Amino acid sequence: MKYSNATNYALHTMVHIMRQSNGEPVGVQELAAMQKLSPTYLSKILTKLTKSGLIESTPGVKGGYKISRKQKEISFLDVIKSIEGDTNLFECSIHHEGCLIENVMRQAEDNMKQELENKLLIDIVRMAEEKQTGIQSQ
Amino acid sequence: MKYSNATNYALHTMVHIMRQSNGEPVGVQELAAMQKLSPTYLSKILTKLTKSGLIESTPGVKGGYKISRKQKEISFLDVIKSIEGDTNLFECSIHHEGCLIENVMRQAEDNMKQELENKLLIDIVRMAEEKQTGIQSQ
DNA sequence: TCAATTAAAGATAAATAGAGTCTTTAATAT
DNA sequence: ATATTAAAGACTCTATTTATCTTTAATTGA
Ligand code: SF4
Ligand code: SF4
Repeated sequence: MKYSNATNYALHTMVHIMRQSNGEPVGVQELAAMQKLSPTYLSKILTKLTKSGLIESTPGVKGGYKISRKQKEISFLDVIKSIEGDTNLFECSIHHEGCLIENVMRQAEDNMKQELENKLLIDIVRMAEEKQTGIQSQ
Repeated sequence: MKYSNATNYALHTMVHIMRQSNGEPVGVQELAAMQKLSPTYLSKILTKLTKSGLIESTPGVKGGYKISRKQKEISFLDVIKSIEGDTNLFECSIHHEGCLIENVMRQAEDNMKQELENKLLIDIVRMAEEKQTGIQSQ
């Protein structure tokens, strides 16, 4: 059981788009080159992010992707759900009345998800920028 | 990303062995029949649990599996690690200095694992037995 | 209008992991 | 010795993940 690579790519892509803070959209070529991925593959990931409303795409010349308006609220969980889907890690097909095992597994998973929901992309973008500024100012 | 079915089987198997509280070992046939699995398949799961020290096996006539001596300390996490392995859900091959993304993912995962470590199998076995007693006493 | 650019969608293929079976080997009790 | 039981290995089947290639649709700007 692992997060897919796509989730990793999606998180890095989101951060990169957010740091590209001049309103210009970023093209898939640039985003793919940065992560050494094929543009067509990353394109599928970007399409998922677009459908989830986390980024907005414009086709055509000067088109590309930019972060959605709700930029300041996007959490890690939002990105993960967009790529991995919104299902539970532990699913039992039976669902007995008052099941104790599933309860425990769900509670634990919720703890992880809550942390992922509380962590916003914008926070780590800011931290990364501060760090960079710190280095530059020396 | 999902827990494997094997993890579900392992949890149920552990609970069943623990409830079989007369010191007799339980055979794989019984455990497999209960969950409608093939004995050879469940056998692989049981071997993993044995290698992790959660249960003890004895071959031969009247052999089978019984819970390990540290019965009262076995957590959900112990069982899950035995089946899924002890790796992280999110792994980045690069490991940049002061990586922010991996930090967040790890912290969230640790929250899940902590909950799974705090929940002991013996607790839910007791709860299940209390519930059954309640029903029988009516 | 037309050509260049860019995202979206679909078909397909390769690689990996998960689920499961079958057969052989080793250990144990009677 | 023989029956019984776990362990191990080879193997198959299926689903998912990763990835590529091709076609279609939308947009800009000359
Ligand atoms: S007890 Fe819970 S997890 Fe187990 S089979 Fe019933 S519903 Fe599923
Ligand atoms: S920033 Fe962290 S997660 Fe991203 S590539 Fe570097 S080490 Fe990996």
